[in-house]
Amino acid sequence: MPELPEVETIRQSLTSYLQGLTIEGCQVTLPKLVKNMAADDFMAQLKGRTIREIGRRGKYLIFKLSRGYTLVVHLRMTGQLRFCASDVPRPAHTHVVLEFSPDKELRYTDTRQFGAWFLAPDGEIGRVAGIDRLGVEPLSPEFTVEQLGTMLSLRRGKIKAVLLNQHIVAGIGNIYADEALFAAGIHPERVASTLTPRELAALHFALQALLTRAIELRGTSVRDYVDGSGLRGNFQTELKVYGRTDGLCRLCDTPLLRLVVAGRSTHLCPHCQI
DNA sequence: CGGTGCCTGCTG
DNA sequence: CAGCAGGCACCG
Repeated sequence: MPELPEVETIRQSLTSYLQGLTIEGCQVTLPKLVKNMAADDFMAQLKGRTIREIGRRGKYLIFKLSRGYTLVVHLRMTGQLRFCASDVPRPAHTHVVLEFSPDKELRYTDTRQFGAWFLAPDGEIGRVAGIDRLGVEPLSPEFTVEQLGTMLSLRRGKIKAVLLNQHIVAGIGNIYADEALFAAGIHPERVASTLTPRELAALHFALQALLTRAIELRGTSVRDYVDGSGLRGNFQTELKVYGRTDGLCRLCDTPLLRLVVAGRSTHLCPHCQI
């Protein structure tokens, strides 16, 4: 479900609720979500720990806990984290609950059950959760045109597949890949190593501008996405190609195209993107 | 690299 | 009823 802007919005909203709170209890009712230990051990380890701060890396949420442990959550397609009063009925597909005093809960719902939870000592969590192998953060100073050019010059795959590869740039998913390629005028099936310097600059600019704007608008809510208090985002109103199958290009009125690239539904303007 | 599986629910 | 869904790991 969520890509970098959505996970960042969830991080911000949860921070305001959870920072400094102590986990009074934990219930896991879908044990397979906990990837690196038995669910019973997970619940026992979490109880009594305080949430110091909440971070993000790519599409991963990172909860720094007291006494040297870190909790990592990946929402995959349909995971949601919502903080609310304990007496509000729990929605369907609630698989993990963290309890706080007085009478508040963090609920994890996940219709498709693809999510992933990890708990480990601070020094091990990166390797355990796979965060160590992520590529550059696209909104960090380390993400430069030169660096993007170097990475893409080594890739023989299609540019869309490369953008979706979390080991190269972290946090881009299907929506922002399609939108960035449209904004940069690049066809999603172009071989990554063949982009011109002008195209590299346009793609770098488009990625940073889109992700920044999408965070400002608190994410894109096409289907399931909501933030930590259940609020939808607003970036869907600014989508130029994603999900606009049968629509016309907003720049040139050409009918938009839908292809499958890298196994994913892909939206583009065949006139503007070459 | 492409193809498939993981799951459930919604849409046409 | 088939097809599709904002992700990712695994297979050959």
